[in-house]
Amino acid sequence: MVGDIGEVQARRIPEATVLRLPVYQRILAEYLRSEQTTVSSEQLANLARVGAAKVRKDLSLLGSFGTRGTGYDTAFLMAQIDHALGVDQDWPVAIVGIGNLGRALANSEGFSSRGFRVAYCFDLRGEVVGTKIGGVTVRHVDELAGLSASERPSIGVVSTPAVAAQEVADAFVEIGVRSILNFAPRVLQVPPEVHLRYVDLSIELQVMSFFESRRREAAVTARLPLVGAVGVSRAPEPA
Amino acid sequence: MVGDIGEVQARRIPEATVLRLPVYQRILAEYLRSEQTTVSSEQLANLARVGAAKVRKDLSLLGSFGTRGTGYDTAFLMAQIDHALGVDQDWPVAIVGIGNLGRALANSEGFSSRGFRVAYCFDLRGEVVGTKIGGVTVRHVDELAGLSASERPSIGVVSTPAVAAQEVADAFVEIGVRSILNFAPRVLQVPPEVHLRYVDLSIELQVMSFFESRRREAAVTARLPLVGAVGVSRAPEPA
DNA sequence: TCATGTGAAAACGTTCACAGCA
DNA sequence: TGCTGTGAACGTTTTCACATGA
Repeated sequence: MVGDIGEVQARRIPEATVLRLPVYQRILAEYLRSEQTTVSSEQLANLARVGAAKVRKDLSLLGSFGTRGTGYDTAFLMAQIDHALGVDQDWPVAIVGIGNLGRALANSEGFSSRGFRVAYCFDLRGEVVGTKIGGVTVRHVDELAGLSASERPSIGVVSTPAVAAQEVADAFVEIGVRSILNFAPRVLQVPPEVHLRYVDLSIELQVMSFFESRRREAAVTARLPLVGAVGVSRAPEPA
Repeated sequence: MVGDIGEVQARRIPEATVLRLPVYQRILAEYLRSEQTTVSSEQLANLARVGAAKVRKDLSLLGSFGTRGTGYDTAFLMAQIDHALGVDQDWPVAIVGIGNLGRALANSEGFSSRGFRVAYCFDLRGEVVGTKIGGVTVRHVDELAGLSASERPSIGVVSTPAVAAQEVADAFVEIGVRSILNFAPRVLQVPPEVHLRYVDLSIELQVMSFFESRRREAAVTARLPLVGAVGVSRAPEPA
């Protein structure tokens, strides 16, 4: 009954799934490169480090693209995910802050492959403004505020030092950018309708740290019973 | 029958909470800088863009550190979160791949502030090996495999081009690193006990893209009833 | 009085187990 | 036969609402 034609599916995709889709995408790209035309939920699951059922649930939310007994068509599935993510549309990106990080981002393979386009690069240092980076000329950051609605980038990337980040975010908001990716280690204040994501080493390291120390503790408590001292009687963790 | 005798803490911290803690941490740092000694769950909630109840739940999992009617002591709460995350321990980090990205990571403010330490930098290009970066001399990547157990970094960072990423991950695993942060746009295969996180622009942009296109669709469907005809009739965007 | 801390309820996401189909 | 697609069970996370205590 779902099976209508032009009708758009409109099944709601949970955020948790959205966060996994790019990973599947990347795996599919790998399979495509090795000319494997078909892929199973279990293969995807192994590489994505999740359960096979989860993969099937995720993909079934986009539609029924698999073939029972066979798996999914690699290229077709990729196209479907691209579509679900909206990656088949044009998303001009502006990068503010062309230091090491900004340069890495602008040259990144994240752009070359898909529908993303480095539309603008901004900085404020005289020795950087005017230089070219991957075909785009770096402009002075003051010009950001002068962009008209038709020139407005869809996504704004902040890769400045922390002290400048809020100012840049304000400028993005001012010209109507509603998706901001912040690589600077600073909390930003933007209106509620603006989509904001933090990406940085400091956050990631802290998360890693938590799991590492949990592991340390586990190792300690798992060792205790072997000692036979004070108390406890914990079964040895079965690897 | 988890029984438990162990006494102290042992309240389980859900992963969802762990992912938010570094954000609270960052907000607290900001308040500390402005010498605000006390902070409420609502203040934290506003800046972290989550509900106040969620903040209180999260923090109450670490213990009862607040003062009713007043809020939390900024510095004390920071210390508690640091402890819960394990950030008050020593976590030597190795960075492999000293291009623009690696350089940005090594110099990043993520290290300066907390217990993380750039213990090693590796690359394979002659013009990079031997140079110093933030006090650490870049070594040839071949030396990575020669690190002894006592020299082993806790966290391995992969910031090479995609083609080299798997090889580097293998080397990390080989010497016993069990937490890998991958900034290269490539899916890595590592044993299940290794903690692996992907951080990269390509993934983030795809996620952003999804939310932007969802917004586009919402805008269209929300406008349709108002339009009543084929054409448009766009309300002036209220800045 | 004001903001925390927390049970209990609701929402959400994951896993299971198997029916359905190539 | 083999693998997808999916209801139903389960587990986790969020939200609510208010008792608690400074």
